[in-house]
Amino acid sequence: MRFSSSGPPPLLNPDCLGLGKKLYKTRPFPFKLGGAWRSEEIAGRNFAPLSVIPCVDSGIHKTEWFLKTTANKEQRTKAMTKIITRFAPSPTGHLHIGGARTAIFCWLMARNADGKFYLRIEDTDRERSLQEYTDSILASMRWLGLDWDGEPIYQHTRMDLYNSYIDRLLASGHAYWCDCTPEAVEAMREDARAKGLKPKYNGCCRERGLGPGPDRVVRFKAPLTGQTVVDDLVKGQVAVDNAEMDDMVLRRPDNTPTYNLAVVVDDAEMGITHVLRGDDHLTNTPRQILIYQALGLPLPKFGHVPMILGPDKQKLSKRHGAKAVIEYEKDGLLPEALVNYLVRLGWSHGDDEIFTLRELIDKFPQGRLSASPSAFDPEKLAWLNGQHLKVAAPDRLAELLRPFLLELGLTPPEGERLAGIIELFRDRATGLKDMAAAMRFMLVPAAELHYDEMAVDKALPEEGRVHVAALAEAFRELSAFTPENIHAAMHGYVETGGLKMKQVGPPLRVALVGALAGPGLPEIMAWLGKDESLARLARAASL
RNA sequence: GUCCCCAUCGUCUAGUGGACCAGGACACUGGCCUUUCACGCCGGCGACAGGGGUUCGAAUCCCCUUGGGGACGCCA
Repeated sequence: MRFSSSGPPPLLNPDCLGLGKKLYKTRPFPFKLGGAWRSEEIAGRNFAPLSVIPCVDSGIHKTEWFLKTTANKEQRTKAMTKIITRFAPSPTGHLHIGGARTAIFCWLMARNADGKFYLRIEDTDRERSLQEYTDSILASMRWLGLDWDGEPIYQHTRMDLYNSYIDRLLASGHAYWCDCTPEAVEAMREDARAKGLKPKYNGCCRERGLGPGPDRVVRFKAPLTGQTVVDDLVKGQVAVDNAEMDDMVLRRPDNTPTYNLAVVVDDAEMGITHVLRGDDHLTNTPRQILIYQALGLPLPKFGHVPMILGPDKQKLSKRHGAKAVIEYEKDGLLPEALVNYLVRLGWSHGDDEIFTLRELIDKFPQGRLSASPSAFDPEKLAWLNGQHLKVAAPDRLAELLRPFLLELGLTPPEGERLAGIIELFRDRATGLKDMAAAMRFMLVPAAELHYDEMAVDKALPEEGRVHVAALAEAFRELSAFTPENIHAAMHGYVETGGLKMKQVGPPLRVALVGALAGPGLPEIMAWLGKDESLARLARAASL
């Protein structure tokens, strides 16, 4: 690098360089010259300071993953430590889309790196944990295609493990017994709140040297001074004063551990390398780090992804059209569409919108995770589902559609017939449920076809009936009832009669469909077959 | 109240100090295609929250303000 001949360039103010956020890279400057500066001087001003600034990076996609995408396969495998992630739901409800998204992120991360993805059921609260919810969550995971390694781990089976760690903390002086009643602690919080301070336990039992006893809890002896820093993969460095944290309860009087303790023990025992979770856990993380340190355990990497908000930017709830995963399944969404949508909420790969599962696995590390919360948009989800519907394998689509037809009391056609009707409807549907509903008129016999009154009034006047009757004769003559022949017959009728298709099409459509919308007429008729088509035309004539 | 996080079209986002009077997608909207509804294609509308600073140059780096979200449990 060359510097200005009139002296060293003025250094940029390091405060302006934002070390926590961006990876600076030096590159040739396509600069424009202004004033008296020459290119070298300008380049010098920019290159020199930047090149001595350490490249600090917060992005999940930039540090080790950057290495991964640039190194060749062999280097990659060597350079990479095995990635082990987990999803740890609490079985107090069905799997919702927020949880599903963090699960997907964890899964993608592990599958991309050929690592492990574990499932842990956080059911230390036996009162609120229900087996049916565990079953439901696992079912939703399977439906989404998120396979996990090994058997799910249930926290309620590991009480002895947690207690052994708590005993270690007690023995090393990092924890102590406390006999304050919940009411007394609540009073302390009220007191602090009244003084404008952070509500917390006041630590009155810290130095009392109490031993075990009924109704006593074990508390963590948190440092009173200093800071704890979370080096977050998504948020960058987040520092919290230790004075902000209070002496959390680790063990309840009934000998069960609390959340923060159990999480640390399990993540350490399971060898988790990357903890990705919702950013509502961000303030829990410094507490957990303190426990890791007290226990002398190595820290995993943390990444806190922003929560999903409703379209009004308020907390997501049912009223926003956000439902449990299981409900989307019932609505006829394709799992790959839900996954695609959820991943794109907070993650991007350039301008790409549509991804297969395979593409997501391959591209996930090359994309970017957003640090800001995003709003849930049911309309875009519907669009995306339509896109995936267009490219889904026909056999699979047939399998998926069948139950939706049965639910509507319709008899699903078999084999080629089913494949044929799906071809007619897949491009115009946004979901399996509405696709099945749209097919109804195709699947009922002429006698049971429902004619929409408004459509009949509008498109089947006397003149229209004449056309329908004439066309019926023309169709009867056809030997091969193919879309091409039917199409030709229609056009032949229009041309010889000196008519417009607008005069003929709508009456014919109402006669065949009972309504004014739907797939192409020749295709509908060919699928229906000559007999059924003519039966419908005959019935329409008698309306 | 205290602490933490976040901030580009209505929404999801691209954007790594010069290629940006800001690109793509959903939605909305005009047109084409078509018997119809969709699909598809072509076009339009539409944003860097505000104010300071750093810099020759800021959507981008720093600070403040404002706004939004989260956490503060013997829930997870």
